[in-house]
Amino acid sequence: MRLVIASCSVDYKGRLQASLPTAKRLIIVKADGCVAIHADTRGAYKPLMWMNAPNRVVETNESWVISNPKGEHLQITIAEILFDTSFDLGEDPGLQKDGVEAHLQILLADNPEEIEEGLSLTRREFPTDIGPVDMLCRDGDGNAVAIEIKRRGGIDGVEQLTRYLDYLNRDPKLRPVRGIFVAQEITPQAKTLAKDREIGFVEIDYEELQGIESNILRLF
Amino acid sequence: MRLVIASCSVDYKGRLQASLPTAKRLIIVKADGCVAIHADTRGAYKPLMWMNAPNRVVETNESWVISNPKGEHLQITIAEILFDTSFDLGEDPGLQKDGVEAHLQILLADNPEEIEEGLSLTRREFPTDIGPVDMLCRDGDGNAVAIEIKRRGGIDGVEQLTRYLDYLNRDPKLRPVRGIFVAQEITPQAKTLAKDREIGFVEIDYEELQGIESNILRLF
DNA sequence: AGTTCCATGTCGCGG
DNA sequence: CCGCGACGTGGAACT
Repeated sequence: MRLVIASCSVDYKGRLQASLPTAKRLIIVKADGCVAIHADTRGAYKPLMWMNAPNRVVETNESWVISNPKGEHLQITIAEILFDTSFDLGEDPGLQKDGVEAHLQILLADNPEEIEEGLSLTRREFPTDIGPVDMLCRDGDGNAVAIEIKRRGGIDGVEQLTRYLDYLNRDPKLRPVRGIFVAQEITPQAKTLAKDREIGFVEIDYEELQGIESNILRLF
Repeated sequence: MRLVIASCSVDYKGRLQASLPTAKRLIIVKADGCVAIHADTRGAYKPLMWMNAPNRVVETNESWVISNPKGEHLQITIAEILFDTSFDLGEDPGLQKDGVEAHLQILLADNPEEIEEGLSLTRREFPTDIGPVDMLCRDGDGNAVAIEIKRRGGIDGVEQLTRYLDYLNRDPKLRPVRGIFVAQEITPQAKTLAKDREIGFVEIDYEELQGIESNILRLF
């Protein structure tokens, strides 16, 4: 990884056009050739400008031209270099995440009864023309139930489930299909909308669900 | 801006939990106190972990604890510091952009016929209680047409336009109002949903539209 | 402060 | 490679 502090101006042309007047900034060039330009503000997350790998870097004395195969171009015009050093960081072992929707989905797929008594899983990520339904189940009466899972349940999630239900209920082999909206927390507006559309909703305690899962695993 | 190259492990607990085993990484601390941790891979854009301002940084010899008012915590445990320097970058003059939705809107407002033969603009950013409609037009028959413009057209855009149409069609002075979804690219799912709701859709070539605009300007 | 919506979103997964 | 949806989405504009 190469770190450069330089007074520079930058021009980007690609998905849009943008330019930065000359100022002191940090330029990061990573091992794979990707480039990011950071100012001292604008938050930790977002670079002022960037080019993701793969790309070609052509460096002359006073300007760097970075191009990628998609036809995007970044030109850095250097006025003055204040610092320029490279470091060998090696491969990063990567990070562990926990608590996202995907994991919640896996836990619920293993424990559909936590959503509703008598529920059994038919298929996870059941495909439709308008996208995959998180879980398709059968209830105790043998009727189809579509489940939409979110970490935080808002109106948009209810909208999404509504679309799936519209679609699924056109299939004579599935009909009637009702919906249950599942999330760790559901906003009051989402609950209201769900009630209005006769869609069920369940708030799931993630920690508790993990506990149930580990209890089950402990039995084996 | 402070740049630290260090062998460190990192733990985050907040919206989710995540951890990084010990490895050499770049730690950036910006003037406002926000922190980002970058590896030598993973692209130019995204840090491995970060904390946005505002936050408190408590630094001891071998560990940094960063907390924010929302109850998120980042702990950096330092094994070895290889480099640690601060730079004064000053305020950044900021950047100029061109080519985003706003500009596409301006071009289309000048050339509504590019969306549909016979279309004429009534008002841009037509206000409703649920937000402004990008363009309100009249078609060749004198009927109202609501236009939603996106750079990339997805289902959410169709959803948004649907809400506007529901609203506008309650107004007896406007009714009937139909909708056209306009974007540089529209996903197949969005097209399917639009068809299903009898909403029109048009894909617009931005470069071509710019060409038309400059041809018109050349006439004056 | 809360809400809504854009973004050069980026990222990851499945077809 | 494309399409789609999640994201610790972030960030800005507006109420």
